[in-house]
Amino acid sequence: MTTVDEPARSGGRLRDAARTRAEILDVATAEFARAGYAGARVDEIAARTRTTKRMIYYYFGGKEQLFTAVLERAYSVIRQAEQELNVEHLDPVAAIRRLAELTFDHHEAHPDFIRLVSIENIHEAEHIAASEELGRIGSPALEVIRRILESGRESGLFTADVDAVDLHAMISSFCFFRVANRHTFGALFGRDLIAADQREHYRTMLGDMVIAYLTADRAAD
Amino acid sequence: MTTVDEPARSGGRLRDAARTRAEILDVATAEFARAGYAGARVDEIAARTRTTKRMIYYYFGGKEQLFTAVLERAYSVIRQAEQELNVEHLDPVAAIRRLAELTFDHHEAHPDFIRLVSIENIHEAEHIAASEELGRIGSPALEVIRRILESGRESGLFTADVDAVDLHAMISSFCFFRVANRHTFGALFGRDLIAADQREHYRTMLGDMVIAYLTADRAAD
DNA sequence: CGGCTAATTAACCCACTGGATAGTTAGTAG
DNA sequence: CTACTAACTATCCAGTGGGTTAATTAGCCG
Repeated sequence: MTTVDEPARSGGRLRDAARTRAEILDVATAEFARAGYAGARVDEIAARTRTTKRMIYYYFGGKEQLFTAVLERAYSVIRQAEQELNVEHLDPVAAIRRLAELTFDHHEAHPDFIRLVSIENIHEAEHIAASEELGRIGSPALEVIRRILESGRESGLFTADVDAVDLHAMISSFCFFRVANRHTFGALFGRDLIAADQREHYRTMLGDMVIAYLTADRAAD
Repeated sequence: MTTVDEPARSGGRLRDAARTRAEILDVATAEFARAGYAGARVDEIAARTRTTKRMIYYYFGGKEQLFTAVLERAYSVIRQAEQELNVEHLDPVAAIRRLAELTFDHHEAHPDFIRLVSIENIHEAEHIAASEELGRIGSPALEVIRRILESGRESGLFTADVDAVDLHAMISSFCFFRVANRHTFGALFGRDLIAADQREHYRTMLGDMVIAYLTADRAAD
């Protein structure tokens, strides 16, 4: 994330387009994640920035495009993390576990991202659909999963012929739910899925689940 | 759901508090699910009703309380479905699968409910927290899961000592994600998780996953 | 059938909000 | 040093949206 954290206006240029843009994005990310698309206030975003509201329209055009830009940046972060994934040297079981844990960690570390995705789903992914950038990314993780599944199947470790996208969905569901629904789940079942002392428990549970699924012998499939 | 579907004003009373209330709730459910809390318009809800906006304030007090009422009713529906669950006669493996499928079916059949839960999580479950009704419900499914796990463990079918709430979270994640994130997932990975011809595939996948997890032999746990 | 109240309607209010207009200045190219 | 443009500020505005005030009527009870 190109988070802006320089001491305000000391040293750098006073008029720095890139920094102003980045600062708006930072604040907008937080504001949209906090209140949803309609609930977010452009005035509020401007107020929390060193700039004025006019600059938001100057750089992004409007609220809608600003949200799209926020989404684009948020997705680029996870793409980056996935690209740094290196599991080629591991055996398939360990590799899948590693990949699942990366997703687990990233989701936990970026609750704002999760909220943005939830919000975007409420709006039926219309901003993603409108963004060319987001349209053609896919996920680097998918290729990795595909390769691991391949080698796992060849070596006979993985019994089932599982699709990479499906497995990605399975892993994501667990990680996403834990972060996205922690509030209602906590309120209804009295359990904090994000509690620090439960972290390892759920991280292990995810890996166990995925590995069990991949290595189980299913009668008919 | 106490959905109002009588032909408008023919036959019944003109002034029917219960029906007016129910009608407002029906429309409000759709409107909140469509646009999120902040995005939903009280005027719009009123317009789609046979009543006026004033009635919403008359019966519910305000937008916030209306949303809470919508949530309360939505949750009561799933509670009901869970209560009708009868798996006592099945063996643990079949029973768990049955329960998972019930969750799967219910989530798929009630996308508006899923959206409301997503929305409520954006708002950190503040409405659930404020509602006494929702505070003390829990989930009938939990007791069922607890019993199945117990008997599965006793009979030696289930290897691991799995917690009921955790298992509920696992099942819910998959079902919830599939419905809630179908738009972003579809836009990014080009796969419609809700496509009718994939339904059985994912329903089976869920059961396989849960059973595999419960019956896998894990080295250390 | 008279009267009382719950249910309902119509019209209004004003703070807020996304967006626009117009004018100002820092930085830089020549 | 000048002039030009990108970056920026100050202020306003029209429509919206949650909420309200006040007047009206259906339906029931005695």
